[in-house]
Amino acid sequence: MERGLRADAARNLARVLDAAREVFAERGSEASMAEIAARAGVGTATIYRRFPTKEDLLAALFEQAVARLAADAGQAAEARDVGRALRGFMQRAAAAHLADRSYCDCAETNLKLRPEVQRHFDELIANVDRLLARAKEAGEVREDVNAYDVPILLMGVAQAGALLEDRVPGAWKRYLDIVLDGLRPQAARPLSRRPLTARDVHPRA
Amino acid sequence: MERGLRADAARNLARVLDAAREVFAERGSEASMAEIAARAGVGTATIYRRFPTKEDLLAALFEQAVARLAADAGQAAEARDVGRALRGFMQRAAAAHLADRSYCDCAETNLKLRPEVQRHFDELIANVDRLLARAKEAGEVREDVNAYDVPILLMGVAQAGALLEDRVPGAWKRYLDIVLDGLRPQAARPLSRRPLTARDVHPRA
DNA sequence: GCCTAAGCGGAACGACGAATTCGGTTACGA
DNA sequence: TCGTAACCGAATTCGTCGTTCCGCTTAGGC
Repeated sequence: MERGLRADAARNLARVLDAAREVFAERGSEASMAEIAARAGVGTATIYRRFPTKEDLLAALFEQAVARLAADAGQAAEARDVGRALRGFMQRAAAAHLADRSYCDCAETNLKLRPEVQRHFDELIANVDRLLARAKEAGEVREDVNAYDVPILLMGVAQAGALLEDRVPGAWKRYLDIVLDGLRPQAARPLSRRPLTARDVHPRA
Repeated sequence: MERGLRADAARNLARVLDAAREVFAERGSEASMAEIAARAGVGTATIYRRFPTKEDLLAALFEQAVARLAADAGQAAEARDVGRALRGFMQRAAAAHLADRSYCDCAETNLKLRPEVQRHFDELIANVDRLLARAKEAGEVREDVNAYDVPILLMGVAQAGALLEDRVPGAWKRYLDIVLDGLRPQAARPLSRRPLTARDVHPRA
């Protein structure tokens, strides 16, 4: 895990991270530190030794999640069939958002201000940008959307799907399909707002 | 307001409802009863005299919000230009969701189980159904979506837009445009999940 | 105008969760 | 093997929030 950590400390750190990932995924970011500690089989102070606040723990897991997305987008950008790759990426991403209730919670907070999170987010945007560029070339995606739109749309699909997930599991796929059709050029009408830029997304305060 | 209420009590009830609407809209359903009482200029116990729990107060306001949506959908269903009416309805609805942070909070809870809320929700669905039927006839909307999809899509757009609202006000319109294009027949691919039915939406527990 | 009961408000209660502290314990280096 | 420093978990502190209690106020019928 980390250099210079005593053997038992490293083991406990791994347990805490695993437990936190599970508990936050199930209960959202409001889950209590006590529940995480119980699931990890440690005391609460053990968590606070590695993560000064609950927010730091959330940030560590959120960073991992964004990094996974970025890596997946990187793979998709290289795939042969770019249309299929885009759909596949968005399906996996939406499914990941739904499987982790804390993801959307974190995206709403200013955890995204943290440099380590921003770094992975920029990587995600860069990879999605390559993916979209190829998809536009192939005539699969309208010209007036850009990479910044994709994470927003994914969050929307995930949050809409979450409303139904307990009663109609997988209903989110229906709504992702509608959004994907909205991204195709065939039905495109001019969008009423200008595209987002890095300045809009990178919070300067 | 209500029969048999003393004049001052009726006045306070109105103040409480107004204050609660404002505070919940600004702060979400997590806002404290104390803040609502302060804004209304009453004591906390005054709220509890009319609404036994915070949930009851939220339910009363949520019911009003759903009723407003239903009425607006009813108007839209009668309009001449049905495509324009559909877009207008969804724009107003999304804007309303964004202006009231507690709306999405409530939609995620089982407040929708309450009969008075369900009644207005059913009315909303019926009106949207009429609106969609006419829009399909006019070739403005694909055949494989139904009225149950609309509130879900609106929630998704609102929640996606909320992520940006402070930095890029109105960004949600861009995402609603994409969703509206996805609802048009020109780019439609077969949806991967069956349409929702009343059984899916009406929670039986 | 008076009487009475409904209405009022603020203080108090209990539960809960984040964060901190402390005394006992355990792993590593010499 | 032993000393020490790092580590652990339970108990505690502190603040917040929903809800209730109780003594005071006041509206409104007679």
